[in-house]
Amino acid sequence: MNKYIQELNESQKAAVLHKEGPMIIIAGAGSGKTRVLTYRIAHLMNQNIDPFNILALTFTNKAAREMKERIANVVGTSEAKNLWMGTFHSVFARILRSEADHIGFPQNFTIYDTQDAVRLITSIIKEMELDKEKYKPKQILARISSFKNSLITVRAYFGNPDLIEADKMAQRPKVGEIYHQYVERCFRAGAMDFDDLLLRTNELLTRFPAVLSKYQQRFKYILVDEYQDTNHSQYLIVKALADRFQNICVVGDDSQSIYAFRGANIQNILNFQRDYDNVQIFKLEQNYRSSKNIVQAANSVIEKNKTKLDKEVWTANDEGSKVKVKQTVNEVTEGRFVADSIFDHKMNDHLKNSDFAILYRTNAQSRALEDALREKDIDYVIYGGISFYGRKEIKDVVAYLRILINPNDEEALKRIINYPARGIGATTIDKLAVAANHYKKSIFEILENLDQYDLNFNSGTRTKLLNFVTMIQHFQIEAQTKNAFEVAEFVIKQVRFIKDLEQDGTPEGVSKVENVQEILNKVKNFTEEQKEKAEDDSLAHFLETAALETSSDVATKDDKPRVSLMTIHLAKGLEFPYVYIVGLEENLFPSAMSMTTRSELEEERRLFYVALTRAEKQAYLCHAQMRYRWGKLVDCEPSRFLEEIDEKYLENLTTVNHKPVQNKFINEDIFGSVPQDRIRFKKPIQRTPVKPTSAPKVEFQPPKNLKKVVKTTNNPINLFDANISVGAIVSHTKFGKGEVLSLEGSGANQKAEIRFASVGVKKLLLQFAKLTIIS
DNA sequence: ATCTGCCGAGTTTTT
DNA sequence: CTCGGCAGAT
Repeated sequence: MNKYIQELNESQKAAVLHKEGPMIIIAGAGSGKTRVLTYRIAHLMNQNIDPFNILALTFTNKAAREMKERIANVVGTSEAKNLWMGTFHSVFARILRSEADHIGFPQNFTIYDTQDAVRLITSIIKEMELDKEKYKPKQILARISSFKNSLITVRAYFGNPDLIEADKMAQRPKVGEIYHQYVERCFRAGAMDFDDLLLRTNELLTRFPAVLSKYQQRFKYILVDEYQDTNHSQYLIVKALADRFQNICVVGDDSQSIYAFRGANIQNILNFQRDYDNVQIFKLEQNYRSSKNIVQAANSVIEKNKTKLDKEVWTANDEGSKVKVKQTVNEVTEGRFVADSIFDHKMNDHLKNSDFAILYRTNAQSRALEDALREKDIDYVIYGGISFYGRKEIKDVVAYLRILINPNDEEALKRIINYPARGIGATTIDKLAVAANHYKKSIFEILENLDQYDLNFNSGTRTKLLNFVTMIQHFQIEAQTKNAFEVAEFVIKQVRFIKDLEQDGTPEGVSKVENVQEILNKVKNFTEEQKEKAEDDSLAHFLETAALETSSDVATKDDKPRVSLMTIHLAKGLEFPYVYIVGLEENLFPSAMSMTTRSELEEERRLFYVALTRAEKQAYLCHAQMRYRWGKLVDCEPSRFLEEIDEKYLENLTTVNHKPVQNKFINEDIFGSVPQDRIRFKKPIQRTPVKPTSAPKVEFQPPKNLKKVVKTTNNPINLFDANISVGAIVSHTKFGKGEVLSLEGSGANQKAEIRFASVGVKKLLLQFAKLTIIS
């Protein structure tokens, strides 16, 4: 028996050793799923199965890389090299490249990111002269995306009266037409969006039996990680490929399905046993990651979900300390609490920054945390958020590179045809776009043969356009002899990107220059690494990698240990000794957008479960009494998830009864001094009481009189919850002076009836009204 | 054609 | 608060 097998428990071992046929591994959080997957692959290879015949689909590129490394440790680097491992999107993008001609795409097709897709939809809506209030590009794209993920093609859409009817009812009868246009335009541009990578793969495998057969033959063993987060399109691809040999191994945890919003179908994992014959089921239920308190606290929450598979996660680990709950006044104090707590743990327990993670529901929450960490000089790294490739200056550089590879790429062309400014304005571009549509060509094709079309350009415009084309063609010729890095460098120099940015001299300009230099570095590193590995180092491949880079893939420049900040979605699959989950408030987590249906709420609950189970030793759950959202101060109620945790696993750090704050993290830092700004909390400013209404019954009820202590800003005055009383004279930014006639409601719902001299009596929600008190 | 500045709108999560 | 869109001036 091989050595690595001995490291496994009985159920893990069974899952690793099982050889042929369909199998599902239900892997509870922290149950050694990755270990099983890597050892299973290594074991297959030790059984003389050619790595060339193994396909492993992971959720992130990072997961793929790490797993590959671990496998290489067992079987050797050269052996592991032939394994095909990656995300659905990157694996099938590569397959599509080599098979592109079957479905009429150029080999160097572009991958449109979400921004490109939205822009394209926007122009289509404009061209069709539709009301963009009714047809919101983002929503339309979301709808198209859901069609694609369910394999509803344009033709299928028009053959389905229910869908057409639904869009009519939603006052959007033209959705089908937009969809049609969108697909057309992508096709003409030689571009695929993220969903196309899966949809077109399905097309390829369905329409071309020989191709299907080729890949079935090749991928004799297929493994799919995070199966609970696959969508219908992915499901069908897997099913098609596995059909021949039925050696399909899926791994997942229904309790951690958190991507329904992008089409993930939890039914895929729930129904796996029905989809394949003679399915072997393996359950990994022992958690090796977390303390008893954490595991049981998490279990007590997830129990509230109705839709789930039968499994019982347990651990033999120590009891550990209880999950700590902390209430703070606002997001600033929340950040400070976290930073102070991390600081203390580091000092007392000799820990590194990398032992800590801060998890939140939305990216926007990171700012307050960053500020607090910086104040304490704690190094951190943010995952996700606005990605490097999402920045304007980077998109501009990349657009030039994209055009070289695929000149039909319309979105890239539109970005750069007049950047830097070369006198080609909106009217000119519109004319070109209209002509392109009319002749069913790409804009670049029109430009290349400008003389053949009668477009009424004056000679100045014509010259500018011809110069542009010549420039691009010149770049293309250079690209034939230069490697990716040299091309990028050449283009940036020619276009005088950096000079342009340097001229503006602002700090933003400086950072943009740095970013442009950074993209050059990236191309350089890519070229060198690929060359080392004797793999594809073309510019086209670089662009593909860039387009499919996941937000969790970002690497930091140095190897300083850093506190990790990320959304919970990105934290899936990761683990940290100390985890802070912040913003546990109603309408934030669970999100206000996901509280209408039971299934949405269950997904939020799974998300919370994921968050909690990231922690090994200690979890902190933080919530604030109020925070700025949309630039406005709003009252926050503690999240229902806090109440759902069985109390016996919790310790409340929040001081009640108005006693001075006792928690050591709050009250004293290690130097024994109490920062000034925190002393203020002990002397809350009294405010005239608003007419009490029945407060909702909540555990962790905040001590109300702490409110309104911290003024984070003094510009827009929101009177909500402030000193307003009947009879007061106020001034409104729009309506002018008025008198308060009556008040009703409280908190976020407090309304005032005000008589204005200009417009008469109005009822205003104080939360939003821009009022100042005059007397 | 381009630049500036204002207004208004919208912010969940991501390949 | 932060983008994006648009109107108006140059």
